[in-house]
Amino acid sequence: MPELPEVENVGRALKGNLQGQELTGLQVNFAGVLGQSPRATRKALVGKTLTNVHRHGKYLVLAFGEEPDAAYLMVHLRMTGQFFILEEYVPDKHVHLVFEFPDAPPVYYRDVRKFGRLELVADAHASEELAHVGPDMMTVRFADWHQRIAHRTAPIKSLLLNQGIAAGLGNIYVDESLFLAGVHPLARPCDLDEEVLRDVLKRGKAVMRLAIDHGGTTFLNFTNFYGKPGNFKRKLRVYGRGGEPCRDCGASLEKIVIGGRSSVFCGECQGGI
DNA sequence: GAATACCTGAGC
DNA sequence: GCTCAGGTATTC
Repeated sequence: MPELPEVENVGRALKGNLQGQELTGLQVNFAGVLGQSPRATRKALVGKTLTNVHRHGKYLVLAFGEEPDAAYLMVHLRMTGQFFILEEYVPDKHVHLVFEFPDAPPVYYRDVRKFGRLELVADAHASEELAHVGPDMMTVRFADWHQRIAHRTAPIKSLLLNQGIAAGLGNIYVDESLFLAGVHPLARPCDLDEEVLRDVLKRGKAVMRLAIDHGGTTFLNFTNFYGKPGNFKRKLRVYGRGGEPCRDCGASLEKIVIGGRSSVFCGECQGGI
């Protein structure tokens, strides 16, 4: 499931492979992943050059052409969106879009569950969706983030998943961040010391930076990034390990549901609520 | 702030 | 044939 680190690597790969390339065609196999009609999408993008790729939280904005004729495609992979840009890639029934470039292999957009969306937006930063997305988790300053979260009474896990407060964390890295900070997922930010919250943000940034670096090595040719056991999976401390022993203290990891999300934590290391 | 819808495949 | 997984918008 793509969270900020995976989206960052997708963006880097798209930019690295395609910046400066002209989009000469767009094949649409399933229009439901587009925010606009295939015709409108083609009209806006085909014939323009990919000029830049920008990430905010889990969103990517692909910039085509130059102002004043620029067009922007905002991409959210949601659960299962993937891009492939491999010469020998053989598309299957889940490939919904094919972006064609004269001097590069086609780029395939694949999405098993069709949750992902690619939609035209007016500009790179001011789309309606991004308006209610908070600052990017990797670059937000502690003072800003602290001011947004410190008074809140909901479980800290839910607030870390809330993209309106800060954007980028998903279920995996939230559980990892809270474990690394030694904070119980049900703890309320209003009850936590400033220094504890500072550590939560610091650990969150650190675990995502580490994941970005790991993705970079397995992701060069876009293959096998999702679904296969990537390098980073071996580093996970709690996610997906309910009932297994804590790697730090050996206690059995607990699994509960918070805000409808499965949550794994160590009752010993992530002490009292 | 909780439940539901959106989807499909994996694993029972 | 059932449950689960999960990001987000929407609806209570």
